[in-house]
Amino acid sequence: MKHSEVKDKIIDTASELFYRKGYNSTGINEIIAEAGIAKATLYNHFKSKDEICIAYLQSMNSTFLRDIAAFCRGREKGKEQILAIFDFLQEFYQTSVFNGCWCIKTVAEVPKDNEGIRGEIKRQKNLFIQVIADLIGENLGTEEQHTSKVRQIYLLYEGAVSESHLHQADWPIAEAKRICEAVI
Amino acid sequence: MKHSEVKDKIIDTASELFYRKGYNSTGINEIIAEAGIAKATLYNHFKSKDEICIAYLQSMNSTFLRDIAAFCRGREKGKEQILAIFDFLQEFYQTSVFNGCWCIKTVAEVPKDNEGIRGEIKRQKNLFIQVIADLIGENLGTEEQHTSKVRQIYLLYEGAVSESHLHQADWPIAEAKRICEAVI
DNA sequence: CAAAAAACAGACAAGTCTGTCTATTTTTGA
DNA sequence: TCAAAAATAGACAGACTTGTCTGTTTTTTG
Repeated sequence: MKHSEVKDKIIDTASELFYRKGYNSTGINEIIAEAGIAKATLYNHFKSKDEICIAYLQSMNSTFLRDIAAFCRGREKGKEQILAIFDFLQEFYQTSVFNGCWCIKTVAEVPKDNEGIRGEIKRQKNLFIQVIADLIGENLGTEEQHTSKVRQIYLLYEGAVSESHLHQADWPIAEAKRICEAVI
Repeated sequence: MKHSEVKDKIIDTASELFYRKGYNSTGINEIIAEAGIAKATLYNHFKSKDEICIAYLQSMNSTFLRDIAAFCRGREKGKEQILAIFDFLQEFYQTSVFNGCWCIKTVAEVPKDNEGIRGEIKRQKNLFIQVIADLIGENLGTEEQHTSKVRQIYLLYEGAVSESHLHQADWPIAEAKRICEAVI
């Protein structure tokens, strides 16, 4: 395999396994077997399993932020673009890969003192909040103070992700969207 | 130690460790060391670690449901009793033991096919939804159809738990309460 | 084309884990 | 009181884990 492809292959394979099976339940040996590479190769690209975890989180997050922003901006201007984040979630929920929030899942699995991973997760959540803030600013005007609204929508989205996953039902997404309509 | 006390001691010790450190990060050896009992004693009371996990979840949940119901019913009748669930959460958040939702944490750690643990968690969430439904029925009248309202408040509560834990801040609790006021 | 870099397979260290078992002592209850 | 039950300590099996290291082969690049 070409050198430039190997790192991406590792991240893609690890991401699929971490997200589906969990971080601690996925071993290094499983990653290399699935990716079809040697163990020394993996440790040539990453110093530790934790480092792969951070690459996994970043990979998931950058895809997510790009996709949800594009999805919402594809809707007509105004409140529709904000409500669209729940339609995006509904579509994600329908796919076979949906398995809840990778951040919440990972936070639950790593010790409290793991600042590398926990810091990355906080950073991601703040980036997502910023994406919502941008959507609000573009569609509801920038004059007002929207901090509270942004946080509320963020809260609704996150609750909908967790609960639709836990109950394996999509009513949390529908209810979150309904509350969001009332909020904005 | 008396026979009748041993089982409770195991559950209490395991609960504290599971909730604080996580299920997979807490070993059997740690539980027995902390509880001051022999390994064979533990396996005399529980068939497996998973069985201790279920006892842990049940212990946490029964305490929680009892306390939150009592807390809310201590408030004056009406909407106050419903909003009180967020005050209850705020008080819980302030304590040093708060560490997010034990159900969400545990779900993230056990494989998808573990039906014993995952079934117990679903059961608990439905019991909590029923507690909210009772509060709504008592304080907003039973005539109307409150299914949607109950689910919305549940969603807000769960979101507030997760996000206050993740961000280590209490704004998610305050925002959830504000949305709840608008909903009811 | 040759040298450097990175791939490969896989053994190995050192540690973790759950659960079983033996053998002895303490507690309990009829 | 005395037998049954349950406690004790701790060795052990067997299977996992991450990460290192050796030695060989392939790929890349100046």
